[in-house]
Amino acid sequence: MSQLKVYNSLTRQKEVFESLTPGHVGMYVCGPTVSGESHLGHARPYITFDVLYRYLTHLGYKVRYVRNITDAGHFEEEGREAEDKISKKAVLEKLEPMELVQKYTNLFHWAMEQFNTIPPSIEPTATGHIVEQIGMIEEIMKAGYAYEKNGSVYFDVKKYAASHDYGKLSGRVMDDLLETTRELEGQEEKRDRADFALWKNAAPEHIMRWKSPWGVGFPGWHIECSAMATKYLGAQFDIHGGGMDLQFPHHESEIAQSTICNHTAPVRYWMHNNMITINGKKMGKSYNNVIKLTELFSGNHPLLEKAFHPMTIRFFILQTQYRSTLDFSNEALAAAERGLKRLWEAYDWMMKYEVRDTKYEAKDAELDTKVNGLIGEFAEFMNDDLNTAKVLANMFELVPVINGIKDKHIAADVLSSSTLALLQQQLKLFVEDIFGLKSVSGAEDEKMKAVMELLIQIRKDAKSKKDFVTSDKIRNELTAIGIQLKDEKDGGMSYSI
RNA sequence: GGUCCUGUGGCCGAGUGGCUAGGCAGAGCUCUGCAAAAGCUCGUACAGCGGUUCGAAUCCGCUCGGGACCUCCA
Repeated sequence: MSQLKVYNSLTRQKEVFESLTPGHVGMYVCGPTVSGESHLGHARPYITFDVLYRYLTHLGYKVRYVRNITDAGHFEEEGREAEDKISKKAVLEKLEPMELVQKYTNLFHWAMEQFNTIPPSIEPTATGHIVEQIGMIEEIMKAGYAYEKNGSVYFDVKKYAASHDYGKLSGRVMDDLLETTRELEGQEEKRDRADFALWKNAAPEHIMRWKSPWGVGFPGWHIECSAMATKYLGAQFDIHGGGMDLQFPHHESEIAQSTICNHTAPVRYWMHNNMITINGKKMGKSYNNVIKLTELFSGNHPLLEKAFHPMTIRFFILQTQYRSTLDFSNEALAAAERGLKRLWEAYDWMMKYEVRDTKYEAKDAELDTKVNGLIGEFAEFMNDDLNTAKVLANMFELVPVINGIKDKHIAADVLSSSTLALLQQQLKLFVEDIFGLKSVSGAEDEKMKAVMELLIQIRKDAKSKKDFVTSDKIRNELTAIGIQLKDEKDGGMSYSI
């Protein structure tokens, strides 16, 4: 059995994963800013790290998974009037800031549930940890790496860089940073252009504001993650995840803050998922090309030809290794939808299949070996930096075998009883427990099932009497409703909704 | 401008220098009252040019194209 290897952004290579505390893993993932609705791009990290969370759990680790909710706004746009994102929108929508926060937090949780992601162990909010953030800033000031100016506090990047490698994570060179940082207004308070805010003085129009040793204000963008990660995972923890676009400056700054405050590098393995693109361009507010999750699920968006089920999205995301960009298109999603359907139907049938009690050997040793090999590679591929795409490819190679048994192209005993049992057990493990896939057709109730059975019975009767008018009518009408009826090889009928 | 990533068949996407990725779409066949589904078979793709090598999609160089970050951002 191979060991789990993950790509560490810090070292730019795959490394064997070893947890700091045997048997335990501390994992922090940057959560959503709840000043608006989540879009397709946001789905990727939460699904990616959900799979990692599930996989680590499967490997036997007790994982503490912390994912924050950013509910204290930051700057709408630096350079303009420093304005709190949430308070600005709140005025527009005539809502209390916390009402807005609650609304979008609820919506986020709903979407995550649709995706069948497991809720994190702790989901701390920024507003609930102002005290910790202020405490951390005080520590940094005490250490001499931050300075106060007009009620705001800035991190002294130049000083930090003199003894630490600022830019290590994002591959940036300090001199370049000093030269290439954009010329922005309202920066004159900073000693240096590369410095970033730990605490910002609040203008009178700010609704969200807290008292601090430096006056009334609000925390800087990067400090919340450092403070909350430290509180719940310790000065040093195993995994920090997030989108690639957060690498700089967010994560780089997190490292700097935490290192000064806690006297140790905070994170052992930095993991970054790549972007979802649309027509080759990153999906993002600034590009005006976002498809919100609610729009995706309802199909209500000019770019969408139809609605897509959350499981289709989940599957779509898993079909690509998380460090590659993933390009959105209707065609690609439709392909994912059909692929998932085929996989799921074979999977579903396999789960219901009853392996004979008596043990027997494989009639076709070659196929038996092949199947065992494909199953064995599930873990191999996952251990290779979560290559879910390759795991799925193997599953698809198993589909014809399963369907062959189902349709009796292949005799069931070509595979040994132990292989069949392993197939069931490992498919269950990877498809449901680790990949978190579930049935697309919602839970059908008993009454519906009974009605379908009745229709199937009537159709069978009609068919046996060669009354094809009736049998076709039943099938066609059901098709029109959206229920697909299929005649099986064994004379039975199945349906999918 | 700086730093970095990337370019695979109609579309999406794996690919550790030599062995069929896989999915979707398409074609043919089998099964079938018909249909759908399913099974079998098929396309021989790696931006271009040059180099290294017995051998390159995979390494190196150049050219062209796309993208990310440097500013809020998953």
